[in-house]
Amino acid sequence: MNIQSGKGVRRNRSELFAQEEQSDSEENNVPPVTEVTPREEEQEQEHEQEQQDHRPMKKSRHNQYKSNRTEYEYALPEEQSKKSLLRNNKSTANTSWEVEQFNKASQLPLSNEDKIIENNADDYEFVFDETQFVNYDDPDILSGDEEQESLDLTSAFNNEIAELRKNLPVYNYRADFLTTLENNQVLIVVGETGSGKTTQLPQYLYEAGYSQNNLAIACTQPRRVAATSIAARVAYEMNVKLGHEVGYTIRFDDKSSKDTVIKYVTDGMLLREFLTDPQLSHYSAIMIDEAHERTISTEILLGLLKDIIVTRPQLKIIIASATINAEKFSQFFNNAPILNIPGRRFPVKIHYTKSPEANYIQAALTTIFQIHTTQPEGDILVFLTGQEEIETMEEALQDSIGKLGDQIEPMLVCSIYANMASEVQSKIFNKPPPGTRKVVLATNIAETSITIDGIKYVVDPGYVKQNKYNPATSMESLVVVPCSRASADQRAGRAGRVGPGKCFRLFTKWCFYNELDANPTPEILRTNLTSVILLLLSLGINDLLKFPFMDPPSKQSIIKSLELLYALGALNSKGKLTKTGQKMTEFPLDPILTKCILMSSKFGVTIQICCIIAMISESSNLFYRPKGKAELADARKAQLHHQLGDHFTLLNVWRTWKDYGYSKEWCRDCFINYKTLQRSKNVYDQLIRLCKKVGLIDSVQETRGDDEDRMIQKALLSGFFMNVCRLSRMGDGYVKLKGSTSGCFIHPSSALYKTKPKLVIYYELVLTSKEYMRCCSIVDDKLVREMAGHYYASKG
DNA sequence: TAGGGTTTT
Repeated sequence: MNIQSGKGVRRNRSELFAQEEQSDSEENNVPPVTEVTPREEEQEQEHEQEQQDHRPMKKSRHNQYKSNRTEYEYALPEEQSKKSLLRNNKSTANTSWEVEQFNKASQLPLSNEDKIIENNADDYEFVFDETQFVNYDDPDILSGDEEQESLDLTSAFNNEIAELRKNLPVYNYRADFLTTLENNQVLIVVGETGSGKTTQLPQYLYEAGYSQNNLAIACTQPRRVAATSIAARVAYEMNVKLGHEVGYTIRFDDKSSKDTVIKYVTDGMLLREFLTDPQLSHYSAIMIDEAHERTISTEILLGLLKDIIVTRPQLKIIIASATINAEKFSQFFNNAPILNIPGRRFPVKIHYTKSPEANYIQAALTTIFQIHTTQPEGDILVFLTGQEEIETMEEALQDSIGKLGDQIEPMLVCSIYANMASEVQSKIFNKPPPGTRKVVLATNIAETSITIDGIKYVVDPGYVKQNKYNPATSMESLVVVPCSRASADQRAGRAGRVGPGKCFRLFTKWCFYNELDANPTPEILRTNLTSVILLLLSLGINDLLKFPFMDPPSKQSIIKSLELLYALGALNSKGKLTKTGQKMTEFPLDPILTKCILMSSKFGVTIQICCIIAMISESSNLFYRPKGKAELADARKAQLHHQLGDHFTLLNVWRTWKDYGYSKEWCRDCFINYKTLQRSKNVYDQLIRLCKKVGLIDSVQETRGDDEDRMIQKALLSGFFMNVCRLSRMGDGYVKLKGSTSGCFIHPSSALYKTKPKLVIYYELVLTSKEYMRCCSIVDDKLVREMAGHYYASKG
């Protein structure tokens, strides 16, 4: 979301504030509404939807086992009893992934049998530089000390599970971990993939008594699916029912209770917990997992934790990170000790090109065929930057395959990117027919979020499409940049999951070490900070420039956000939170969107605005356009267009979907992403609950007057008053009413693309091939004067 | 004439 808040805001301060104080006092007159808890069935439904979200992946894997092979084939004979133990457990639905990890891990001693013959690698010499052996594990440490003291595992443990747990690399470090933590408040753990840290460390803490006195142990994850599946695994290991002693809390799904002593949460969720319990007094230990990913929530959590460890000397903090930035975390926490735990992964050989490749698409294409014609079986994963590139590559591949015909073994090409219909997505998890090699073309989604079985070869051009927010122009830009070394290593690691693998980097070794950044730019330096700043202010952190950020965002970025919050009435002239601001923190939304909702009750369109807002942040991947059916998809979409623009189109989509009984088939017919709509429905339900809570509405009865459209326009303008553009007198470009003068254009996906109305409001400004306004609707001068006069009264 | 990936009591 992009906002322009310039000097004019300051000049209009008194006027704006007067208006806001008035509305605040009006809000005070609203009788308090008791908090509405969601009905059981709603929760059920939400959970059902959540399960469905995971289903394609899980389901296809189950099918795989049924149709092609059993898990036993992976295992050593002596491991079979353990497998059957895992397999027969029906109490947790989410264990299959974990079971697989265990099977693969225990298969490790076999890895020599799969060793790729060196001669094959020599065939590459004319293309690739000398290979560099990258060892992801350390055999010396792994073979370690077998004479561990026997641990007193509690009686509830099944011996076989205890055995499996002891076989994890992390087990050898159990004593070290607990002792170091006893003597230090903060501990950095470097645990590579397959070390078992995420499932084991919280259990060690529990066994060591950290959950006594009604306290709990929390472990954060950046992704929802990780929180749920790991919690299920740990509940299983501890032989308890998920949601009792071991649970998880993610948005729209809470499987935890008073008895929960080990809780897996998304990092964003733990951040929200600060609002109700600023000392996190319920926890004795907090583990921040995957800290190296530096998500914005993790970043803020780290700063807040650094604060509260001073007042809570008993609280223990564990930061789990990848090798590459462990030192930085240690320094951040006053040189906290670092504990290294080796992982258990298969080795991956890295090949570099001898000279830089001018056309990486062409180079990737060539490499795919070289692998296919010279290397033993195993699927190929290719990292590309986006949908367009993937489609181009798929076409080129199919073309070549067609031309080569019988001259090569069969090859199956499939693609994956986030904005792809889920039916088509699941294709990538299917096992190809015998003798056929699968080639998966993927975006970054395959780097961390999804795991595809059977990958032995990775082709990495070394690029990524990255989003960057510019606070000065309040514009996002989406540009292709070289990826980081950490990212490249993560991609390479994807080849070493089922056996030893190979990674072909389409850049030189020199480039890797000299031109790539060590780490990706942390999210906090690339995003609009308005929501985060509102959150920090609501936690009483007023001196934002002194907040301990690991990488402090620019002063300008913070000031821009403060100005915007002031313009929205969330802050008063002294920089303190107003009642409006306090209400805004209740909503998990950008403050501009919350402002629209808060004002909507004045115009009697709260329900409508909640629909629009619930969909708007997902609106860029609501519709999809499959190659070959693009025109049909456009035509179907056009039927849902509203003449007033995209906000109204979203409302149209919502209402039509509802009329069709929230049908999945209808979505498919209209080329609409069903999962996106489901997510929006969850958000909508949450927003309605919150609206009731803060007293904006008392029923979900939608009132639809003759002037509904105009009321919606007013509510939207009350939040987006700074995002108004006028059609320029020459050409088809638009210019902001106030602020930057450079021209921008209506995005081709907009309902208004051909109409080109005189005045529009937009949701966001994105720089891709041009400066595009995304999600636009028509407004008129009268509306702008009425709703945004305070902002446009002065020259800007 | 076209959107990398996450996520929020």
